[in-house]
Parts: sequence; structure tokens; C-alpha cells
Amino acid sequence: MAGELHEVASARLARAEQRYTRSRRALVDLLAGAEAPLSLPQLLERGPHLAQSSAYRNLVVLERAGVVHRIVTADDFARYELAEDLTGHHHHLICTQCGEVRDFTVSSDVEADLGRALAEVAAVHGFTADHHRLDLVGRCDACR
Amino acid sequence: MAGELHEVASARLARAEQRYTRSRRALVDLLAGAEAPLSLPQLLERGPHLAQSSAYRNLVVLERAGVVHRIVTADDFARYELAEDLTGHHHHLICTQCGEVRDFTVSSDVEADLGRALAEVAAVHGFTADHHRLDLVGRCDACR
DNA sequence: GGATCAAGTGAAAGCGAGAATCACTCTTGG
DNA sequence: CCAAGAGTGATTCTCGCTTTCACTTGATCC
Repeated sequence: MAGELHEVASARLARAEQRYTRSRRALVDLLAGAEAPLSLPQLLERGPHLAQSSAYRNLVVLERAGVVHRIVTADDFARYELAEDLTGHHHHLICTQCGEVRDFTVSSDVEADLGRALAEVAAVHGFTADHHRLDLVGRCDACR
Repeated sequence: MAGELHEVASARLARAEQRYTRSRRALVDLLAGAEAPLSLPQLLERGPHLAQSSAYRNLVVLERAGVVHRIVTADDFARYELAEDLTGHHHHLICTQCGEVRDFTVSSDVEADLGRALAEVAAVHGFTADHHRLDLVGRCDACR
């Protein structure tokens, strides 16, 4: 499972003519082991050997290769998680107080209805949809 | 209609102990007249008399007063639009190429289903939802 | 193994959207 | 009219993130 993840990551980087180096692998491991999307400071905290500049650079590389997904919140820091096709389709609870992000899913019925509605919207607007983003914004349990 | 908008804006600022000054009114007018959310450079372009620092400051004031809503995209610039209760509930098409943002709505059926599903998710996670955010991310007609 | 050279690394410097400063100007109430 | 406070805007500062550049790593050929 974890091995497979690294194979996929390696293959996608290769496709983008990039190597799957130690520190890129470390980022993937950290994100795979996290229960929620992580900010860069959180990543450095959990991988103290990581250099800030390399981490930022490698997250860009991993994002372009389709391994990592970058989440922009209203918070100061962006959050990073593995690409959705590696973790399954899901959405985010975003706390406006502490900035924390947690995952959630909705039933496949709702998701299917939504997908149909969005496909129609895209068609009407001549928009080529890459993905949709459904976030619930508010206060988390701790910040209530 | 426009007069009513200014009355509401004025009342909300008053509630936050802020005045509805000329430049704040100008921002509201620009946003009300725009067909899509605007970035700060776009605002300054359309209101050349506006000072950058004051515009940023006033957008914060207007946002805190609940008159303006700030949209964070992957783009360099945040986008601003009138608060949803002034314009009606809607969602955004976000172009990853040019950064442009356009509005769209989905049927009230889908919206209702979604609302129910999200309310349940919030309850389960002990999350106090402020609002939800549904964006379609991809390439706009022009950037295809 | 050793030589070569492109790719990756990381400390440090740079960039830029947006926030903070502060002297000045308006508004409001006495 | 005259303080006292709120708002303004040119400028400066902040800080996430990016870029630079000298150095290291690791493929590839001999």
C-alpha cells in the first residue's frame, strides 16, 4: 500500500522528468501519515531534517507532477495533502479561527447529483472543469 | 435598489462602529457594478482616485462589517465581492490560467440536498458552519 | 572504480501582496 | 468656532514564499 504509493509518486515524477529523491519521498511520507492537510511549518516540525526552501520547491514539483495538492485557505499558510486520486475524493472543514483543515466526505448520491449539476454549469459557461472544491467554513470544535 | 444597498452597508458599518465614508461607498459601488469578483488592482483600475492602502484597509473594514466577502484563489490576488446576502447565494468558476472568477448557481434542489448533507457533516464533527464554498476549478473559455 | 555532468540541495537574499505607520485632513458634537 | 476622534494615503514594513548560487548527489559512460 505504502509501497504502491511510492511507486505511483515515482512514476508521476518520472513522467514530469523529475527524480523521486529522498526529501521528496520524505514529504510524501509525511503527507501520507498525516490525518489532515499540513502547512509548511507543520511539515518542517514533523521532518526536522527538511530545509524550508527545498520543501517549498519540492512541493511545487510534486504538485505539478500530480502527486500533491495545495489548498489555499484564508489562513496565512497554504496546506498540502496527497492528490485526491491517491486518497479518495473528499472535502474540507476549514476553521477560520485556528486555520486547521479537516477532511470529510458526503454520500455518493449527493456527490453524483453535484457532479451532474456542475458538469452542466461547466458546459453552459464553456468552462473546462479540472475539479470541484466543496468546503465548509466556520469554527472547529476546539475554537467554538 | 442601489439606494437600499447603501443603506444596508451604512447600517452594517454603524453596527461595527464605522462610518460609511466616500471611499468605502466607492468600493461598494464598484463591487455592485461589477459582473464578477474583483481583485485589488482591478478595483484601482476602475476607481483611479482610490489609494491602494486605503482600499485594502477599507476592504478589511467592509469585510468585518459583513458587507464585502473576500475570495482567496490560487491566484496572487484575493478577489472581493459583495456579501452573499446582498447578491444571492452563488458559487464560483475559477480559472487556474488567468485567475478570473465568474459566478454561477445550481438548482435549488441540488442546493437543498447539499445543505442537508453539510449540516449533518457539521453536526458529526462538532463544527459550527459559517457558510459553504463550492467552486469549480479549471480553465475558462478564453484560456482553454 | 573513476571521471563527468546534469539534477537536487539549502542557506541566504529577494520578491510582492497586503498590513502597519504617521502626519495630515475631514467630521462630528459641544 | 474648536477640540477630539475617525479616516486618508504616501511610505515603510512584514512575512509567506521564490529565487539564487555555490555545493553535493547520483546517474551514465568509460
